[in-house]
Amino acid sequence: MKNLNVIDNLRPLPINFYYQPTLDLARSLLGCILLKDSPEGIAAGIIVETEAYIGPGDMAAHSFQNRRTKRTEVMFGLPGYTYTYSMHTHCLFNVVSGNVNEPEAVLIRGIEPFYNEDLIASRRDNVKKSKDWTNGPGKLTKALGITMNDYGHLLTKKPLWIAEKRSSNFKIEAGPRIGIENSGEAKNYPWRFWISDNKFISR
DNA sequence: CTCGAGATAGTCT
DNA sequence: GACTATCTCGAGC
Repeated sequence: MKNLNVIDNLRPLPINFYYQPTLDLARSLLGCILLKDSPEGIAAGIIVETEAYIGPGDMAAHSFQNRRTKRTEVMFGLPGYTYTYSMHTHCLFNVVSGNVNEPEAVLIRGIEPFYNEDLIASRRDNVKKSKDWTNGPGKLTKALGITMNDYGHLLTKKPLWIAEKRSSNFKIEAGPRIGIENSGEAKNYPWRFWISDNKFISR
C-alpha cells in the first residue's frame, strides 16, 4: 500500500503499561507517541519531557496529604486515565499512575511534533518558530486540541491515546521539577525527565 | 538567544 | 480571599 498512513502503524499501549511505579512510568513515557483525534483530524507528538508527582507525600502534588476533591478525584482511581487541570488560560495534561488510592500522576511537559504539523501550527496561531509550538505543558495541549473535556478519559483508545515508542535510541536526563519553589523538600527531588538534546523540552 | 515584565482564571480554604 | 504557573512579547545582547 503506497500511501500507508504513519498513524496506522501505531498501536495504543496496553493498559498494563500503566501499572508500573510512577518514576518508571515517567521514564517509560519518553519517546512514546501522544495522539489526539478531533473534527480537524489527528495530531500527534513524541513525548520528550515528563514530571512525576507522587502524592500523598509529595508537597508539589495536587493530591498531597490525600487531598481528594472534584479536581483530583481521577488520581485516586486506576492508572491509565487522563488527569487534566486548568492553569489560568491553559490546560495541562497528566497521565494517572499508581493503583486505586495511590494518587500519583505524570505531567507531560514537552512533545516533539510527529504527525499533522499543519494542524499543530494552525492551532498555535501566530507562532513562527516551530520549536515554540509544543515546548511547554500549556502549548502542547493547545497544539493537540486537548481540553478539560478529556478529563478522566482512558488512554488506550480514541480520541486520546498513547502509542508505543518507535525507538529507544536516546539518552534520558533527570533533574528537579519546574515551578514548585514553595514545595519544601520536594522541590529538590530529581523527578523531571527529558530526552537529551531535544529542542522541545520546556527549558 | 536570553531575560524579565505583564496578562491571564480557577480551585480550595 | 489566597494561592498558583504558563505564555507572549519586547528589549538587550
